[in-house]
Amino acid sequence: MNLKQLSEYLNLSQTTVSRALNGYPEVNEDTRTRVLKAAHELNYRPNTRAKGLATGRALAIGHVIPVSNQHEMVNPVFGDFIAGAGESYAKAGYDMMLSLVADQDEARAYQDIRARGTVDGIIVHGPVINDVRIALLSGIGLPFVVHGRSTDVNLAYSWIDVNNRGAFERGTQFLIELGHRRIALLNGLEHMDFAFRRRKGYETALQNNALSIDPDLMRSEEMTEIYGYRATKAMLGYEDPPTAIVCSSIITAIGARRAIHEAGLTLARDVSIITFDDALSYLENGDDVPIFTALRSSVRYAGREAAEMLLSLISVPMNAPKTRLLEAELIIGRSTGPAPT
Amino acid sequence: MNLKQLSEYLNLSQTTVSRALNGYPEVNEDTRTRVLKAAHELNYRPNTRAKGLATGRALAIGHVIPVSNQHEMVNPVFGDFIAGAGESYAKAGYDMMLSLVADQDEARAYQDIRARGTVDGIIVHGPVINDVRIALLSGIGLPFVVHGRSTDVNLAYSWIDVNNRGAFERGTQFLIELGHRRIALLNGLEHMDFAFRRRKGYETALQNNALSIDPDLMRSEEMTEIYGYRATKAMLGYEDPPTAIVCSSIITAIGARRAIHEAGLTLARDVSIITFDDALSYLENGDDVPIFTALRSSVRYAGREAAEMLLSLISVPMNAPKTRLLEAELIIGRSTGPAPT
DNA sequence: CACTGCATCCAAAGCGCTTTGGAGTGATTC
DNA sequence: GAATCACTCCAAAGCGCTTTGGATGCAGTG
Repeated sequence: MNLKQLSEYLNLSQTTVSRALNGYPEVNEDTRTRVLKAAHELNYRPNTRAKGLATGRALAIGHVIPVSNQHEMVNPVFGDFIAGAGESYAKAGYDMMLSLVADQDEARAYQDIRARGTVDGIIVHGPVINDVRIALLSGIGLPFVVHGRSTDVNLAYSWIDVNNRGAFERGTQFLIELGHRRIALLNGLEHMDFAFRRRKGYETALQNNALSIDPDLMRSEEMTEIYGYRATKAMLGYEDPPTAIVCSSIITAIGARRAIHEAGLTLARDVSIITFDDALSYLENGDDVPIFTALRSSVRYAGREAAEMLLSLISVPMNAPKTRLLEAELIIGRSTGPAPT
Repeated sequence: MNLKQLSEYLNLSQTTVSRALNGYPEVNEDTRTRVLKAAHELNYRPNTRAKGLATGRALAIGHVIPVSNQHEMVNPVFGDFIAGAGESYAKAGYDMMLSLVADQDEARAYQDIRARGTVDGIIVHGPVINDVRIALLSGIGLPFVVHGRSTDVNLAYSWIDVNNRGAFERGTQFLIELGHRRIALLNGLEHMDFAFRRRKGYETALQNNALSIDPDLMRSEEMTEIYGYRATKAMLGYEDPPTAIVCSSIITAIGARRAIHEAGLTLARDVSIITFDDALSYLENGDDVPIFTALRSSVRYAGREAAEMLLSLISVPMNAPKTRLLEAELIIGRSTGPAPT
């Protein structure tokens, strides 16, 4: 069932049927209802490709996920972010397109996306420090919103981010106020912008309290469980081990907890953990009393907002870049306690 | 840069340029190389929508993720599955399209997808017992591959699945051979086909060994960490608590482990855990020695295979349905030991 | 009554590509 | 020397939609 068939069935021109369906004024209300009724009954759906060709709009948003060769893993927060974004797209009638792009040929990939015209805009995932994609996309002229920011990029661009620096400063400060002096940081990969900012926040808190920054207490890796376990195990073996750990991911925190248990130590009493918590749906941080004291910010919410930001950017093309900084809340759970004496 | 401009630049017809680019024989090799060179230099990419309109193929695959209202969470294995599928698509030049579909209006959603013509085929996620989508899609005539199977559906359809029943029978048998008699099952939601099969496998092993099936030892919920924790905590409070637990997800197993620790018990010595392990990239089950004894099958691999299955189904339309049953391997880790006496 | 203006409708062009049905050329065959 | 053939190339139609630029009919106006 296509437009032509539908219009023949209705004894109307394609023009009129098209206008009736798309809500244009130059069509009699009676005919419009007649058209809508027939379209519904005959289960007519306009062909997306044809519509896109004619209008120049794709009614789709692209999500580009960089996949590096060394660590080709999909970030665990990705699923929740997508779920959030998907809600917004569904409401607006947009499709969601995923591309996994090897990070060595990103430039080509974005050119491709643009030239092939499959999407009206894209969400940029996993920005790194001084991310070249931002200049690239600005040049290409394809609307985009970055999930996160990119330090050292001086262009104006749209982004939605969590206040990573503020959150980690606050979390570290919280531990310091509990009397901790040896505080470790299990960070994500620090060429990633979010991780870089988190370290800055951590360092700021230490400096504000005249505590020294010890490179032996700082790790930076892909945020897996096993990483949390290994790093914690190693550090607990130090002569002067940390009494508290700041984690960049709840998964890493789980690994850290495992190492603490295995060492025969007790969480909160012997070693405290504070972690960033993306509020992943399948890794809920406890219920009434959180398992981990955490800096929480829902990545699903961020996805929803990012999508809406992009859609509004697309609908009003010459709009100035939009930005949005989300604050993470500090929630007290059962993984922190005063420093052991 | 479109075909017309490119052909004018080359002083050739669009026909010839198109043929040169698409590898048709009726074009001189010299002109072909000339065309390819120019296309490369001028960064020409055919417009996907136009190409799709002309060929009737979308060069895209749809992934439909059911989102129920009660538990609107994205399955954590989804990210890895997608990553695997994405690899196959990228190689074949296909795009990947995601749709989140509320499960009450699935029928419409699939009709929509078909009529709008945005994809050439779809991957069906999260099949339930007697899943109506299979009949629906067969009727619609859109190629599809199911990730999993659907018990009670008598149509022939393409699927890729893990031998869930066999895996859980084997895992349970393994525990029985270690001397365990009180074995709990922390399953996923049992209207989901995979969970239903897993329970069957678990029950079969018990029956084969003349052990009774105790409903108090069987739980069925969304496979979160907190679920594993709560269920385990509750069961450890029984007069006759389980000495071993079979988990449907490593995340749930982590929750179970937390409850075991909290009860002052030791994993493997006091309580054993065996879990299904989808080999998620960010939840690696240890390294040389796995944390959990597990039934392992890479969901990422499944994604890659599912995608290839679908692509071959599309390229040879009248192909008979393909099926593929993956076996999970039993890997021995540090979470199981002989039953305490 | 001729004219204007509004409300409805339509034919046809165009979006960027593929593909059908030739057309032109030179070489080969008898 | 005419006929045949393989090799290259092209013009134009068509995919299913939107949108421009009218055409038509009818009420209102002076």
